[in-house]
Amino acid sequence: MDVHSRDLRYFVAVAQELHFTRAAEALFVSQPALSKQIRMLERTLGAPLFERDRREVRLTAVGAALLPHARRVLEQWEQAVHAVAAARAALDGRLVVGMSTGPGRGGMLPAIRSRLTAEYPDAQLVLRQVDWADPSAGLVDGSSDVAFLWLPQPEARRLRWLVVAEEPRLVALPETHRLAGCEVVEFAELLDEPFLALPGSAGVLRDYWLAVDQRGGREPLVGAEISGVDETYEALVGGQGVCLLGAGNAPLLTRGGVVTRPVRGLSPSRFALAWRADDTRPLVHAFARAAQAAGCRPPAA
Amino acid sequence: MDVHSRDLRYFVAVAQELHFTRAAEALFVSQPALSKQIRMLERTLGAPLFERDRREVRLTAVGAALLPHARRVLEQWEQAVHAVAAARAALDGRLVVGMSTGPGRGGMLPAIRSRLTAEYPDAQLVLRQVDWADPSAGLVDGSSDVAFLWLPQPEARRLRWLVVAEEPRLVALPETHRLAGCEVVEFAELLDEPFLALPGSAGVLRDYWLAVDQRGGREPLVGAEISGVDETYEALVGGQGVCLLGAGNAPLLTRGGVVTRPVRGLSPSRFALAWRADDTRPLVHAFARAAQAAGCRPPAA
DNA sequence: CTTCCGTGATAACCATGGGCTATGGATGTG
DNA sequence: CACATCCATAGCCCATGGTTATCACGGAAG
Repeated sequence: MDVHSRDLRYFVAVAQELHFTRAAEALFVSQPALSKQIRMLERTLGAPLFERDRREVRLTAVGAALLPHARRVLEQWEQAVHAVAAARAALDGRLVVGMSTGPGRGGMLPAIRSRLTAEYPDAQLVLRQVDWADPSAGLVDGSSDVAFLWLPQPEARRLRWLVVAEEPRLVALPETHRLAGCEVVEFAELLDEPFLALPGSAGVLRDYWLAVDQRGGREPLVGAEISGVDETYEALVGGQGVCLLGAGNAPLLTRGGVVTRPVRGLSPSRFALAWRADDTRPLVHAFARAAQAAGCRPPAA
Repeated sequence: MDVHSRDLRYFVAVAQELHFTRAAEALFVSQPALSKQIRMLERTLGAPLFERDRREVRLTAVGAALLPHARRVLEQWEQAVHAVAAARAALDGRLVVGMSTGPGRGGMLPAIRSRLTAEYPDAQLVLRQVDWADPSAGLVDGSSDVAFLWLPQPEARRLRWLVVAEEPRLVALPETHRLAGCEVVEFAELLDEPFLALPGSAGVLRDYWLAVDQRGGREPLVGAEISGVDETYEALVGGQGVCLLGAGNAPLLTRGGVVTRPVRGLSPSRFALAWRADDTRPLVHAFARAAQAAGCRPPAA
């Protein structure tokens, strides 16, 4: 049985809004077009997905069963598109640089870029911000060729990396927080705080930023899941929780209303430049060499 | 960017056959239609997926990047369709019974069914054989309501179960195998054999049937991955490896050319009837009660 | 060299799908 | 009662995806 991904988008939009007219606006189509497509989808699936009352729209049991799957299919397809884009870029000698957070740190990227262009004058770098749901910043699914990411990595065996920076973990707090006044925070003070966590798909990296190994077996309290910098900022000022971050990322979050403080009792974090272990393309290795020349260091192991 | 799943099916078919005419036959469409759709897909992705020579068809780098993603998208959609089917069945008082292997064991299923119909005369059971890539036999993704499966389960916390049978693990061997003559096989004798393994997605269950905890840290040798009974039989007679199985499943594999032998040094396996922990539907619980009445036992824990 | 076969591409055609605007009917609200 | 809101329907139009017939090319055979 076939579908058009558009129909799934439509379905997800209506399921989110529970309102045809608003969903149609969000999708930039007319309301009748949306109604018709949803009906078509219901017909091919052989069951109604929504109960339309004059006054409200509700998901049926079948619709509720479909929703998470529809989201997953759309997400998978998005990844596929990214992978194709990366492969296409590689053909023209462009390298897709995935970033879970920007490398920053005083011109790390320009330093690498200038060294790389010395060797490959035609090389172009395509920068891509990757959702934190993918801890490998697109390396594993092929949507980037090299990536700036945080250690530890769930799929460590498939990757190689150089450590860009080893830096203490700070805690980010809303400035109204009871601990915002402290110069330094003890991690023990944070045990009962709700934390902002990476999505479950981040695996060990999620645990790392929740510092679960410093909690003596007690489950962390998760206030919200975050998959990007702006979400994190909003969640912080919204008081949904606090979160740890590498010192080098402090500038990303210290906008109005948020403060960052050193934390005592935590190991330092490691930020790395990584690529796929099985990637033999010269441009990738040239990038790694350029990074090493710019001061990145091979892992101790 | 949108796609029709049909286009992905077409792409995967051509990528497998590397031949437009044959792929078109397999897909039951005309060859021009297939050519046209592939061209359309290439146009929307902005890059050629195949290099067509007069004499042969090859995947381009972009095509190779797309292929695994396309497969995954199709697979996800298939799961979605199953989930919808299960939800639809539930509306009419039908219960989808997932089976990683058939329950067998002397009329276990009829015994449950007759007890269930005593309580719910209108209940109907829909049996569904589920690919071994999903160790939960469709419970986790919603495509079955109750399931016969093997313990241990990767997502154990999301499931509840009754133990249907606790039975020794046997080894299945091609009858030409050097150990086929033994009455009983020591597990130590099997350490250097290539094994047939469940797909990686089976998680701890894969490890369990490879008996990794009995190997003293040495990596098992995997001769092939199997995701169904027939594949397993073929792999056995093809000499790709040996495999462990629960005693109650021996009848499934002991066709010509394959023998099963008890193994000394392994804990017994546990076959269970499971359902989702958060499933509150009465019919599901009635099924579980019927199973218990038919002799299934709650787990010791 | 010519002929023929197998391959994928192209052309011409047709039914359907998916979009639009306009409108209808039901349900609350002033 | 008039009106606003909201989803469904009707009628229209063009792009899409399918068909059959045919072409263009390369290799194999006569």
